[in-house]
Amino acid sequence: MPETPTHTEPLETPTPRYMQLARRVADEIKAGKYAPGDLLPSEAEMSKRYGVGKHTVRAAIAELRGMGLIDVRQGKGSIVRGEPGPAHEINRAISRSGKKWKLHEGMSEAGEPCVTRTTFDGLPAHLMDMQDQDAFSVDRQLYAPETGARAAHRMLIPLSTAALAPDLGTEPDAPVEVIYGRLSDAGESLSWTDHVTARLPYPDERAALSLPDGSPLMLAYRVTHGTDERPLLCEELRAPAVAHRLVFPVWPTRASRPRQSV
Amino acid sequence: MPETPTHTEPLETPTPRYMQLARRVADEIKAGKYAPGDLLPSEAEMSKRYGVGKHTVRAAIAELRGMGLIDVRQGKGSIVRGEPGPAHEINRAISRSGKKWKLHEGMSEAGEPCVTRTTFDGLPAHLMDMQDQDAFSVDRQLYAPETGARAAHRMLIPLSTAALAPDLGTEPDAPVEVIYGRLSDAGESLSWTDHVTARLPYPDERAALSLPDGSPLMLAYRVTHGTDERPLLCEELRAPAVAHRLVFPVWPTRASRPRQSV
DNA sequence: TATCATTTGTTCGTATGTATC
DNA sequence: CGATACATACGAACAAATGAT
Repeated sequence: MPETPTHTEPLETPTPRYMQLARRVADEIKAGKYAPGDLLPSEAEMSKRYGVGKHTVRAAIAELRGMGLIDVRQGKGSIVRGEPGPAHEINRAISRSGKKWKLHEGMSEAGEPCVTRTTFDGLPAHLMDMQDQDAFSVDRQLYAPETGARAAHRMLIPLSTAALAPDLGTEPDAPVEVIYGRLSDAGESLSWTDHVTARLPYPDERAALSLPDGSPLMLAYRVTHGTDERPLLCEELRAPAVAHRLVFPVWPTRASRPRQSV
Repeated sequence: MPETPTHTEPLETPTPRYMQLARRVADEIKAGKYAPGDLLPSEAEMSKRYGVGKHTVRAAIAELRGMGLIDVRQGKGSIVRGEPGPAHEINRAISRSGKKWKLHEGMSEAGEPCVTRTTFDGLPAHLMDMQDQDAFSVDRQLYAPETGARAAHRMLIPLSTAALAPDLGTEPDAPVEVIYGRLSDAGESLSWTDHVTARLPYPDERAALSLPDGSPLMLAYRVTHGTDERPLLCEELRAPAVAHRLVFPVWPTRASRPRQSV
């Protein structure tokens, strides 16, 4: 960048103070100055100690919270998180024994599945190339008993897929493994593709999944393909990102088989 | 704007105004009130229109940015994002043809790999059970030509693995496919497991990957297993979450084979 | 090239509400 | 109940980026 200014040194826009403070405290946490479970100094204390305003301290704290380094609770303080190790795993593997499919998510259902009718929209519509087509939507609330974490699962069954097996339309809220089984019984040779992204939650998602604010949400879209790679189903999993990991076994494909970009 | 009633609101803390505003604008965007590429009303305009302070408007805008609905640029305004469809795909598949391995990331290397010596730490150490063991670290900068997005790739080669094949230690910065090839040539039967999580970036990551702030970062840790499921390598991929997706082909395993929880 | 209005980014101050202990 | 700490909200000022004049 051949900028040649007069006499000052504007090469770098100065790092904001809240960012400097966030980096400093982040380094201290990673260096072990605070043990997991410890409380950081209060906002007022930091404001006084570093000579910055309360607002600046809050901006820095918000950064640390998003990085997953601390967990902030009103009336108590900022609690330093433990190692990223013991986090909860959400296993995305699929296995079959004989004619039965099996999942390994490691989460339980909370309450009854809720079946509604919708039309394809957004990313699922794009992945399946089914814009505005009709579908059953089966919504489930999941939770992890060990951590108390919640997640949301939605299965979208296009009406064209429901027509492949009589039970699909009459019992769309059957367990996911059963849905897979009915499709393979109908002669479909199944394969799957997962698409993973992340974003901050919408307000209703934050409430439904009781997410601490500032923490991202992981979204996994699983497309079930049948014979000829025809898309049959789309599942959507929304899970908290902080202290959680999605786990995928990756098997090499024999032939060079570039999954086409949509 | 439906003002929250004050006479009776039992057991519920009232929704903050910035949240109400964020939800409202988010609904308007999703309902199509603003076309992709349009600018939202300015902060001052919103502040006047909805009768809230500028700070409240900014908090709402920050929410929308994290949701991936808008892209905010200083001096210009808040630009409504397009559909989540044409986002960039990062394909995590591995394929083999004969004795050669192949990846499908769809990103190019920017500059030379940087080789350093480190010790295992954090999540990689936990996944491989190699706390404090020595390793080569090979760092690469990746970029996607179409979108200009950047990502970071790091391969950790434990010294114990480097000892398995003479070339590994002398040429740790060989392409990833070549590393795989040398391990399988050494008699290892390879398999992989990916662990995906997300968080907000650290300040240095934000600078290195030129991330718009408030947008999360996806982290994918790929562990290469050899014969007897012994961990051999750990790769770490850091990629922006907004407008990007990690894509995994999921193949059913024949035997019920629950990847053990660590 | 330089200036200017607009718009967002950062930082301060102050006040009040609410959760925790 | 009170003290402490975080959450929300208002106002004000200046800095920095953008786009047009």
